[in-house]
Amino acid sequence: MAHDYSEMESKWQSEWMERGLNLAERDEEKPKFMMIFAYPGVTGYLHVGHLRGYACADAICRFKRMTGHNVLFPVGTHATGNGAISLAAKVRDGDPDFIDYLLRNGCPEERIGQLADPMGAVEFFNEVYVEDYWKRFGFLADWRRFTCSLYEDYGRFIQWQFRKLKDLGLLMQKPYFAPACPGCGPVAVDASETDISKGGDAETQEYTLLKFRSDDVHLIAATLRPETVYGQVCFWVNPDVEYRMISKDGETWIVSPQAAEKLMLQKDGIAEVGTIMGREMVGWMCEAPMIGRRIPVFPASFCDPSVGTGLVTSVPSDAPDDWISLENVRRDPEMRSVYGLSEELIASVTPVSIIDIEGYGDFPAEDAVKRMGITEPGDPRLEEAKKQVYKDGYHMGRMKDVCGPFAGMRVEEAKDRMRQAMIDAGEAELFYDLTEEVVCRCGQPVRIRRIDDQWFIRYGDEELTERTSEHCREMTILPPEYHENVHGVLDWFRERACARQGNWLGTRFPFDEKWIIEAISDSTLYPLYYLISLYANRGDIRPENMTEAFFDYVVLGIGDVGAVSEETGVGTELLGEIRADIGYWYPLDVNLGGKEHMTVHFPVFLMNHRAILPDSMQPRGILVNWYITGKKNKISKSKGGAQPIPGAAARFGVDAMRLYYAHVASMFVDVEWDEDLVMNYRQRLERITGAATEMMGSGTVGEADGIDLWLRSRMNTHLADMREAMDRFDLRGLATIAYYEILNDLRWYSRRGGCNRDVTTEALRTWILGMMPVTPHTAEELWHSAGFEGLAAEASLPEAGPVSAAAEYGEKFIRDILSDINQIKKVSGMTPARIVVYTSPSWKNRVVGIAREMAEGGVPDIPSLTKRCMADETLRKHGKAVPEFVKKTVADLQRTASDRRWSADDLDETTFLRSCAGFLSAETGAEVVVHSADEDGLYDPQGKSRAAVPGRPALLLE
RNA sequence: GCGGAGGUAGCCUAGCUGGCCAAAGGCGCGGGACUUAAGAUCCCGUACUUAGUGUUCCAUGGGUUCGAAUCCCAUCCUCCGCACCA
Repeated sequence: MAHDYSEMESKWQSEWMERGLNLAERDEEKPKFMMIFAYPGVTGYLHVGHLRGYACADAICRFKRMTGHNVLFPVGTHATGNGAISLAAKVRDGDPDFIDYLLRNGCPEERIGQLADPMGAVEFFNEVYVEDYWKRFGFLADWRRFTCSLYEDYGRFIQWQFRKLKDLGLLMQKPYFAPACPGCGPVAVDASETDISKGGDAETQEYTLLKFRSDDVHLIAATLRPETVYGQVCFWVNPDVEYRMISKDGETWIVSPQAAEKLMLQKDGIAEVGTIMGREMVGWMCEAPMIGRRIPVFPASFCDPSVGTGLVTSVPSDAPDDWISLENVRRDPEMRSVYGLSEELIASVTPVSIIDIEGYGDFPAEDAVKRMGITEPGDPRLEEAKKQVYKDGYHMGRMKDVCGPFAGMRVEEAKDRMRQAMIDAGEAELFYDLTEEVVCRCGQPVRIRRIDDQWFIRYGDEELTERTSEHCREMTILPPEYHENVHGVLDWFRERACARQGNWLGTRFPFDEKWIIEAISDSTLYPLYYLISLYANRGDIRPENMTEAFFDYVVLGIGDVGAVSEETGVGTELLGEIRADIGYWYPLDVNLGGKEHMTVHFPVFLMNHRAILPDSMQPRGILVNWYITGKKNKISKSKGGAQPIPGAAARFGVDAMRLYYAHVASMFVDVEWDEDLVMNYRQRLERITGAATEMMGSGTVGEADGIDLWLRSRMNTHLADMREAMDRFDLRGLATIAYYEILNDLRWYSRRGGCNRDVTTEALRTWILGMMPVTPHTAEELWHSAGFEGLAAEASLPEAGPVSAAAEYGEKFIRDILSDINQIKKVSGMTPARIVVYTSPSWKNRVVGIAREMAEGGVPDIPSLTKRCMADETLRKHGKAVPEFVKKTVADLQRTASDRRWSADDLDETTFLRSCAGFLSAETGAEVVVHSADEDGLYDPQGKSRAAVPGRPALLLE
C-alpha cells in the first residue's frame, strides 16, 4: 500500500512553527500582505471540498512570503446563530443519526458529552478546525490571533461597529413581520428546525387583503395577485365554515377563525364581535375594490380557512381554480335548489378578459385548463396550471384596456402600482402568512407577528452604495465577472434586518439588550479584529478594557492616547502598539471566500468598511472560489464509510490534496470530487520526487553551453511566468508550470545529454521553490535532500534572469523535426536506416528577409513582395518558384502573431542541425545527414529538397 | 420572475485583451522501451487524410474581419444565488 506521509508532514510543520514562520509581526522595512479566507461557521464537520478555498489561501500567502512580503494570514470561526444550539439539542436528545455522524467523523466518544452544551460544541469544533484541518494541511496561519464570533472580546468589537453605524445614521427601526410562537416568542424557521417541530421549508409570503363591502360589513379576501382585480366577477365562501366577524378601525371584517388570530398578531385594535356561517353569505352582493363592481357571493368548497382569510375573490379569466369552479357553479343544480341562487344571477357572471399574454387567448385560465384537460374542481393539476398562468402572465403579460389607468402596463409593474393604489384608497391592506404549517417545539402553531421596533442597517443608502461601488472599481476582484457585477449587487442591497430575538447565540445589540446581532451583520469588519485579538488572546487587554474610546483610538486614531489610556486602563505603549499594527497591516489585501458570499457577505463586508473606515483602510482585493462538489453523496461517503478530512489527508497525503485543489481546475468553476484524480496527483508528486532526487548531486562540473543555456533560459521563462500567473492569483497556472512544464523540460534536457551540475542545481532550486506554495511539505523535503541552506519555506524565489529566444527556438526546431520524422515513419510504416535533412535554400531565406525589411509593423501583400523579389537578380533565376513561395510566406506571416513573426530568423539551421546530428541519430536509430538544399551535387534522389523552407527542413527517409 | 455563470476533442478541464489553435495539461486508450513478471517509469501516438508543412473542427444558425473557439446577434440546453441563512 502507498506510503504514509503523515510523519514527513508533521516533521516540517513543526520546523516551520519552531522558526515562527507563521507568526506575523510588524516590520516597517518589508511590504506587508494580509489575507484571510471568510471564516467558516462551526456547525459540524467540514468535508474535503471545503478545503479548496482555504488551501488556496495558504498557497497564495506562501507565494507572497517567497517574493519578499511580510505576510499576515489569520484564521477564525463563526458561530453566531442557532447552529450550535441545534447541534447541542441533538446531542442532548441522543439523536442516533447525529451521534453516528459525529463518531464517523472521528469525534472521540468521551467528548460527545461536551457537545450537549452549545458553547462546548463551538469550542470542540474550533479545535477540530484548527488542529485537524488547518494545521494538518500545513497552513502557516498566525494561530495566536485565532478568534471566534462568540468570544466576549470579539463581541466588544461588534458593539463598537454598531455604535459607529448608528452615529453615521445607518441604523433604523421599522416594523417587520417575523415568525413567532405565542408562547416561546421569536423562532427561526429554517431547514435545521432548531426551534420548530414542523415546517422548516416554510417561507413568509406577502398577501394583499382586499375589502369587499356588503352593507355594513366587509368580506376580506387575501390575494397574491392584486393586479387581477379588474377581472373580479364573483366571490367565494366556504359554506361549511364558521367565519369570524371582527372589528377593525370602525369596520366589521369577516374572515376565517385562523385568519382572525393571525390578523390580531399583525394589526392593532382588532376585537372579535361575532360569527357567521359561510352559507349565510351565499347570495350576498358585495362591492369589489378598485373597480366598484357589485359581485355575487357563491359557495366553493376549495376555500381553505387556514389559507389566507378563507375567503377568495374570483378572477376566472386568469385563475384556473376560479375558471373551473365557475363552470361548476353554472352546471350544478344544487346551486339553485340548496342555495336558492337565481338562474339570472348565475348567468350574469361572465369572465372579464384583463391581461394580454402572448400565446394565450382572452382567458388564459381557460386555455391552461383545457390544455391540461382539467374538468373538475380539486384536480391536483390545478396547482401547476396556476403556476404556469401566473409565470407567463407576470413575465409577458400586459394589462388590457378595461384596466383603466393601468391599461397597457406590464403586469410586473401594474402589480405594485395597483396594490399601492388600493392601499392608498383604504381598499386594501398588507398581510403576511407562512407558506406551510409551522409548529413550534412546544407544540403551538407558529405565526407571523408584527415587530414594531426591528433594527435594520440601511444598506440602501444611496451615498454609501455609490461610494462603495466606486471603491470596488479600484479593487482587485476576481473573477472579472464579479468585478463587473458587484455594482449591481450593491445596488440591489436594501435595508437588512440586523438583529433578532429568540433562541440565538451572538453579540447583544448595544442599544437594546433584548436583541442579538445577526450572523451576517457581525461578520463585516472582522478582518481588522485579528489585529487586536492577538493582544486580547494574550491577556494584555481584557473585554472590559475594550470601550468605545479604545476602538476609536486604535482603529480610527480618535482621541488622545493619555486620555484613552486613563479611561480604558490600557497602557499608552500598548495602545500605540496596537494602533501601529493596524496602521501597518490594514487594509486587508485579499478576502477569499466561496461563491455563496457574492451576494451576501462580500457586499456587507465592503459597505461596512466603506461606511466606518477611512480611505486608507479600504479592502484591496476579493477572490471568489467555486466549489468542489460531490455527486450523490460521494463526497461524504466513500466505500462504506465517511470521508473525514483527517482520513483523506492520511490516505492521499496533504500535498497531493493541495495540488489537486490548486490544479484540478480554475478556481472559478465547480469541480466534482474524484478520488482517482487525487491519486493521480499523488503519483505525479512521487514521480517528481523521484526525478528531483535523481538530479541531486549528479552531473559534471564545467562551462555551461548549448543545451545548458537552453535550460537556463527555460527556467527563467518559467520564473517569469510563475510570477505573472500569481499576479492574478492563478494557482493553476503556477501549478502547471511547477508540476508539469518544468519536469518536461528537465526530461528533455537530460535526453539532449545535458548534465551540467551548476545548471541542474540552479534549476532544482527554482523548481523546488516553485512547488513550495502548493505542496510545501514535499518541497521542503526535497530542499533538504538537495542540501540547500535553511528552510525552503523561508527562501526567496529567484528573480527571473534573461531569456534566450534563440536557444528556446532551436530546441523547438529540433522537436518539430523529430515529430515530422515520427510522423513519416508512422504513415509510411518504414524503419529508416538513413535520414537526410535538407535545410532551406538560401534564396528562400532571402525572400523572408525582404519581407521583413518591408514589414514595418505589418505584413507586405503578395503583389508588392513578389515585385520586390523578382527585381532581385539572384532570386529571379529561380523562376516561378519565387512567386509561389512568396504566396506561402505571406500567408504564414499573416496568421502569425506580430511579436513572434521573425523569431526564427537568427538561427543558422545547417550548422545547428549538424551539431545535433548525433542526437537525432540516437533518437531515431538511423544515420542522420544534414545538407543545405543549396549544395552543389546534392544527393536528392526524390527531389525532396524542393520542399525545404526556413524553419522547416525537408526530410528523406531511406 | 430577478440576477449571474456556462456549453471546447472519449472524459475532466485550459484558452476566450482575435493571428504559429487541430486547440495546453490531466485522465482514458493504443503502440514501443525497461523488467523474470507485475507495478512504476520513460518514449511515441490518439479528428480525418497523408512520407510530413492538407481538410474539417471548439452547442446550433447567422454576422463582423485579411483572419474567430476567441467579438456581435439569434436559438437551444445546463447550472447557481435571491435576503436575514458565513
